[in-house]
Amino acid sequence: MQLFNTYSGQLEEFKPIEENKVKMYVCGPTVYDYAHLGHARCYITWDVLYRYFKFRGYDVTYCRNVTDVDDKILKKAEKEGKTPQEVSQYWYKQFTNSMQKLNNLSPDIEPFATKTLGEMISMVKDLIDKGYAYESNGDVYFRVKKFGRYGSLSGQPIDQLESGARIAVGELKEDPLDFALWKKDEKFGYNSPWGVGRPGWHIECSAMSRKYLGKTIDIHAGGADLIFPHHENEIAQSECANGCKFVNYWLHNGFVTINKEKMSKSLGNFLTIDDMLKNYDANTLRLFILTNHYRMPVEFSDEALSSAQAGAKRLTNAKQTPVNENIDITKTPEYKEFCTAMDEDLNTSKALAVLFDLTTRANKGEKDAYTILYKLGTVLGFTFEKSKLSEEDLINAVNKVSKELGQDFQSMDEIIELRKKARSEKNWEIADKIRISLDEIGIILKDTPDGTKIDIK
RNA sequence: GGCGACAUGGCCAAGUGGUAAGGCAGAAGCCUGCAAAGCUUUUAUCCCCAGUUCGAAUCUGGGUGUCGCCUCCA
Repeated sequence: MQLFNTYSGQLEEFKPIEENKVKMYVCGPTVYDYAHLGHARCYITWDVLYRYFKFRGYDVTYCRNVTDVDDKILKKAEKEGKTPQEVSQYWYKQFTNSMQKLNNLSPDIEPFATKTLGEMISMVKDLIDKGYAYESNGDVYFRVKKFGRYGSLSGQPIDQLESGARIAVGELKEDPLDFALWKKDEKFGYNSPWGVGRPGWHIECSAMSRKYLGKTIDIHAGGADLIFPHHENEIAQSECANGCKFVNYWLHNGFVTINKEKMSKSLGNFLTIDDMLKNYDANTLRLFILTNHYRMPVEFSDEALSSAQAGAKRLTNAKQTPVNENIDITKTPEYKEFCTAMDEDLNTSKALAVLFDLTTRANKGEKDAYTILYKLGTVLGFTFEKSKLSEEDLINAVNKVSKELGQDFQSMDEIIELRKKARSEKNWEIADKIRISLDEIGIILKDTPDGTKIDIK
């Protein structure tokens, strides 16, 4: 399997540290606000990588942290008169909800920054002891210039970085490039050898990754905006503290753009996952995202989304037959084609072509096509379960038709029975009235050789 | 200023040297009482210029355009 390693800037053959085992860490969210489409893309991408590793028989440990101590959380807490814990817990719940709705698998480990403080403090202490960090009036900073490889992930020449770096008021750094490992914070802080304070963002991931996955891991992934400075700083901290390589493969996903601009909270041009899910289902969002290669930018537009919606419908409308568990799909040519695509740095676009081909063949009645489609589609996180009408919608629908036909129906079955009768009597007026009435509220009646089927728009 | 990415039909998108996957939309046909869904058929020479080559969307050089990172950000 080939993966594009940001560190080398090249495609590399993936070789796990331990045979058949993968340790992957994905930078998780800072929980203080709604997750948006950009987050959806990131976490869907790495969810697919996780699923694919499992599918190929790897023993994967997927760790995705939760940053629950951060400036923005504190600000929000102050503004709303809540404790930081209340804020982060609320938004963590929202985040988890969104992830579930997107059909993302839960990570194996989901550590909270505030529960890993001990590891962070000992790492910072270690860095001070080794001369890579220094305390300054209750803050602790990392000496960037002591780490010779600084800048090699982002490809930034260190002198260039220097010209752009600034010292904020109140910071007591030896060098403008130095970054904080620990910040004095007497209001919301925690006890430490340097007084009351809280950890810097970068050290959180270094500490959590080491605690839960070990000093050297296979994969560290996240959005491309984390390359600098976040991941650059993680490398500096971890490699200086641990004295060994931190990550073998650095993977980064591209952005979701809107009007050709990066979608982000700071620009305020974001669409939340929850809002998106009001208009489009999870399969649609996934198809929208997986049609593009994960490193390329994806431009949001309603046109693109409705195109994805139609495509997702085609997939899930495939003629379903009972999934045959006895089939060893690894022996099929589709499996090979699918894996060849996915092995090319997750060429999901190509992999999707395999799915669409299987869809056509399933519709033509080819035996086992649906079973293969179902299994490969699941690797990309698609769901094939038909969504059912809720009890409430059903009652509303029956009431609506009753009203419009001036007849008191007790159930949908009764309505369909009447329509069947009307059709057999060539009473097209009644038959069409029923269908149109239901169509108006998103319920579609399909007359198939096996009788009338109910579908949701 | 430094670093990096991208430019393929109406839209989205794969393709990294041998004559353009797939999805959406459109058109025609089949099926259907009419629909819906489905099936079949159908629409491109790849931003511009120059070069390398028997041969380039794919390699090289030069343009043009778009975007990202260099500050919190998935």
